[in-house]
Amino acid sequence: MNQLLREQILTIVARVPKGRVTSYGRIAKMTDGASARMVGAALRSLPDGHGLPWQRVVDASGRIADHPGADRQRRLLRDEGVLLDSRGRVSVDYFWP
DNA sequence: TAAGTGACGCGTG
DNA sequence: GCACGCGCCACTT
Repeated sequence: MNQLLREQILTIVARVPKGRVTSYGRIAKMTDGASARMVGAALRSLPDGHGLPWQRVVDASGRIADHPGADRQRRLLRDEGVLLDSRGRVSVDYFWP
């Protein structure tokens, strides 16, 4: 993984306000050439205790991406006030920016 | 070296 | 809304 892009990705994730979410694709567009998949790859490789609000990253339609930590992600979002609908989706109103 | 594999996005039907 | 195909690109086999 390109080190510069990885740094940009993590920096952007760190800026997402509590109680808001953003998407892989939006983060990718804010970087200098990363793709949505690369954003996912960067988050996947994060070690435990990194402190980044990785749970605030969802897919373009507000769904929690299918990954090993999805359950934990849903709980963390709920705990910080992000409500999920009956189908486990975040309303577009929560999207940041 | 080639082929498979994703924490995705988007256009089509 | 759902299923498919394709682009994306670093990493693994």
